[in-house]
Amino acid sequence: MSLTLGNQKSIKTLKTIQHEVETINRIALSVDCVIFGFDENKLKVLLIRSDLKKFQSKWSLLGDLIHVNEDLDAAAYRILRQRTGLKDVYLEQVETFGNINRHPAGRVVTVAYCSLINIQHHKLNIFENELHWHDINNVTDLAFDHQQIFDTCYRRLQKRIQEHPLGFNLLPKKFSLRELQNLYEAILGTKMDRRNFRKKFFAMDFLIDLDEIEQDVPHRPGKLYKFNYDKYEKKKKKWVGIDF
Amino acid sequence: MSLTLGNQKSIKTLKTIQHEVETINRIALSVDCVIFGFDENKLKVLLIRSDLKKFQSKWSLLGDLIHVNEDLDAAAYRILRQRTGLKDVYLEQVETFGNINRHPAGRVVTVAYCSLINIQHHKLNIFENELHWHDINNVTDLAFDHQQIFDTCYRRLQKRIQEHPLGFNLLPKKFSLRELQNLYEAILGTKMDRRNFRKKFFAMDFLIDLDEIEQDVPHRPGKLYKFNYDKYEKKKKKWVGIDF
DNA sequence: TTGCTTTGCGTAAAATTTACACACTGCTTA
DNA sequence: TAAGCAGTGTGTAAATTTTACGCAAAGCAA
Repeated sequence: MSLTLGNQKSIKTLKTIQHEVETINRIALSVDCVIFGFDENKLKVLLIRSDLKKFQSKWSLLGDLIHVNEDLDAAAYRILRQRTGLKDVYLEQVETFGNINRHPAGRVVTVAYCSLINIQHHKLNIFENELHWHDINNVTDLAFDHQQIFDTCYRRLQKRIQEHPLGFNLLPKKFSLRELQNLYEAILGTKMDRRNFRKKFFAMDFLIDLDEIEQDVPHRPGKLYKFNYDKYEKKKKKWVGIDF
Repeated sequence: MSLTLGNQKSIKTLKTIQHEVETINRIALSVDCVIFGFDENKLKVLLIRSDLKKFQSKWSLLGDLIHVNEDLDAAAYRILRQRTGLKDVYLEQVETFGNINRHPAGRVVTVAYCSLINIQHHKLNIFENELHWHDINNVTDLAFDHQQIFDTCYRRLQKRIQEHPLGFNLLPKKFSLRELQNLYEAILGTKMDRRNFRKKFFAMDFLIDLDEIEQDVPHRPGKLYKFNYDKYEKKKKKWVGIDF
């Protein structure tokens, strides 16, 4: 097998590339945010009613075009800020979707970002903006290819939350172990043994006992904890172990 | 905290979007491939001498601009084919890099893809194309932001190979357990116990004993195996387990 | 034939995960 | 005010998985 095929011609001068970059090969680029929240023991995702006639009755992710002179991550933060007013939140790039006909307005390649926010921190005027927190188990038939994007981000979240302390971004700063377990059960769609869950987290030793207890619960209140990010950063395990 | 900020104005009509897509917000998009190979018990990456004066003495990843009417994945396969002549190889999108000044020719956002190929399958005329297989531990100071892209892809490979049977793409179809272990040790940069490694893989039960033995080795030859992809697809585990 | 290297197959101890029990606290209400 | 209820807090024993090694046998080289 030979490598020469097509190789020489694919080496270009700076001038050629500049020409291509400036004229013929330009594509619109967007960011779409999958914004997860947690409320009433349910994992939610923030959707907006599509403003395009073609998808009139459908919900879609929050997105916008990237500006030409804007860093990719900066665009994601801008869009999240514009849509929710939030800064300083967890935001992570997930995947880029670039099928030719994915957008009715023409060729638009979109970079999906995933965000986890504490739903208590923004009781926002949802309805007048046609925004809605959807139960994760009830998200179907989104506009564009947003269903595929959402599914990808949700699977990624399920995976990442088991290996990294992302979940705490969805909880209040002070939380009970029960709330933490409800969060994991909601995201992973499973039930776990309460005693083993507790044992697991205590063994990791990243929870700080605040010596406070829950208020206004109709039963024995549980202790409140916060996550020790500093300790986590120092001690986090290096992943070694073959398993599939 | 309010959501109204900037929200209304960010809702656009199809016409507005079409205008933006067609004119003002267009950006050049490229694909860069991090092509891994395995040879002489070393993990290698395929690099090309940069053709741009600015990076004259530096090595860079293999990449090219995406065409306007070309699916993203299709572009990645095209570029891989143009550079190596290979089709039907493992290819996976890793991450998109979009800092404003990452490319000297102007604004170019690049989507990084990772490829694993069997280095035996293409003894290609490397030198005349200024291509070179670099030892993974000797990759520094690449052109553009390619060092960052490479590092990201390498870390991703290290993670993925532990959870999915990707490694077999780097080996011959028939391989010995020793070769398999050498591969894992090279990628993960660790030493493993030979007996436990063997036990681990036999327990997974995805290896097919070919009843053949190695040839031309200067010691007792080992048995040869191939990977049972069908069985893997049926039995692969669903990942549940909190650990960080 | 001997020595060398590497394969192939064990087993015992250590660590982790799983399954499950029971007392206690605080609220509710009869 | 006492009994019932719901959920918290703490174990412990069994099962499973991981780790750390030992040793015989195969094939090559001298």
